Amino acid sequence: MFVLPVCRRHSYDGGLRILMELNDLQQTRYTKLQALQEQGFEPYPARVPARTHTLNELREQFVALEAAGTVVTVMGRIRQRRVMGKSAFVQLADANGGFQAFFSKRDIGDEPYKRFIDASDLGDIIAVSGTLFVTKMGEPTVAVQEWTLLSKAITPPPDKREGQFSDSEARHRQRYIDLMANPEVRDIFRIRARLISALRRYLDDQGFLEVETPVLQSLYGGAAARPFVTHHNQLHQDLYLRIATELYLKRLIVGDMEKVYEIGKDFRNEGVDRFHNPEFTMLEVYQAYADYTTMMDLTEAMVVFAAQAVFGTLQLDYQGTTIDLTPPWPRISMRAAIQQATSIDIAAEDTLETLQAAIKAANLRVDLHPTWAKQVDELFSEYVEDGLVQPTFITDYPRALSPLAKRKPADPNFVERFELFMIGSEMANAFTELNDPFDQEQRFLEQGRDYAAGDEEAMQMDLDYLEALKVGMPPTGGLGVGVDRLAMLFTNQTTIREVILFPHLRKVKEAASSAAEGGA
RNA sequence: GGGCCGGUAGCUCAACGGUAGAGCAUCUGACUCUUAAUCAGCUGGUUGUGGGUUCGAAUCCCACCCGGCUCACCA
Repeated sequence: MFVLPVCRRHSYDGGLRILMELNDLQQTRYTKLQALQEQGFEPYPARVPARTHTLNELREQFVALEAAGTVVTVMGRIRQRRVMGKSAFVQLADANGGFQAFFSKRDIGDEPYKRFIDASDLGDIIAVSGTLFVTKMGEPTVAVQEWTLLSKAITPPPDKREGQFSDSEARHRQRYIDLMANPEVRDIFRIRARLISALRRYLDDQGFLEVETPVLQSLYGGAAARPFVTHHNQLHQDLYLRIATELYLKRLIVGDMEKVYEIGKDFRNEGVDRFHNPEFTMLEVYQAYADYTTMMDLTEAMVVFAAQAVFGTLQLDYQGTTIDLTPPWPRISMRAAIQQATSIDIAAEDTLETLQAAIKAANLRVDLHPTWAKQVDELFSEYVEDGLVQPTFITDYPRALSPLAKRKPADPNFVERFELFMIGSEMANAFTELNDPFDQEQRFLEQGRDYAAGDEEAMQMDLDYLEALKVGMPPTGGLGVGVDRLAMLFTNQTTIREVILFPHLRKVKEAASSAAEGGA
């Protein structure tokens, strides 16, 4: 038994509702709400009756609860309502499941029954108490003895049938309706949460320390990207939203923390497509006394751990293709990968002129770029990347593309770096971190020349970071993982928007202003 | 930024130059074992916005807004 306090509440009128225009359907529900208030019932009560079970627990424990005649109290949203005169069946839904409730006039009394029929609507959130039984059609059901409105829904749900809310713009702008109407969307974010939890657990178990570094930075760095700019009023100072956590995490390595990681948002002021959202979740990991081969092993083991933890298998279905995560994953140098795909040997064609001549001779259709390194990158993107569906490490990148990575001892034009590719997309990026402050200074200067030449993504000189390196950073392996992209693989989604709860969308303009702009 | 496709009732969609419709939801009525309940009846629209062409525009044209795919940019 539960009794909810009833309060006589203020009127909603008096100009307070001026901003919330109600359409016909909403007005109908608002009228019902007012009728309830007039009868002394609170449509948005402060107190909730004690919930004895979730709807899934009701299903799991049904036999015992029914046999014992236990009175249960459950709550949920009304998803379906079938009224047949003096009785009604109602389908309730909560976070993880659904259950049927049976209202009969004889059981709950004339007045509460009439109140339910008159005042409740699809989408309302209610609590019901009663015992359990099985209907003639075999459906486990609560025989309601009492019911209480917990929250009146003014806006009707899209459609009582699942999956009928499919307009992708509406789904992302009104994610709350999407989550309510499309249970598989909830599943996507459950899997995403379990994935992130597994990554964290793996790193914690390996002795890494989770840390937090600044999002607001006076100097951005750690990646090739354009930043978002913001401003601190009191300090009269422009600040950047971070594009990477790298340079701060390596300062911690200098500080002898040895094994650290951070999971957080990075922000890049760039185009938006199915693999890029302006803000995205990045995992970065740094380990002292290690190099990029250590990070390759770690990446492989961590993703394998996550797949086992989330799915219990290493074979993931992605858009009809089985992605096999069974280690070891192939490790191919960028030189070999390009040679295999185009028969051009970038080690032999080691100047821009000879490389472009080779491209011309091979009749390859790629854009021409101003530097050798960018031309190599272009070749790779155009002829190799899309084909990397199964997990593959591509190793050893041109130096100029990687100003924070250590040179390969045998060939100073290449650095000790790898990227992990799956489903045709970059998933992770790692290198043997450059800890030589003098070489790092040279690389920053090199970037500065690129910036002056018009490369807006070139890195800025970071003198404070150089100061840190002068204190001495141990040999270190560093790794960055695109968590959203990994989530795309784990949830079998083709766009990053589907694995981000509130992906970036343009602001909806007022009709009047858009008309004014249109006419201007 | 370019190309292509789209925006019509609360939701999902028709109508493609001649009165803007259906299913579900809503509303009214019937119904005490339904489960996409059923039956009967009634509602519901500035067709994204603003112009233009036309006797007549959701439909054709132009501009703009929002979205999707794609290319480019970009890791």
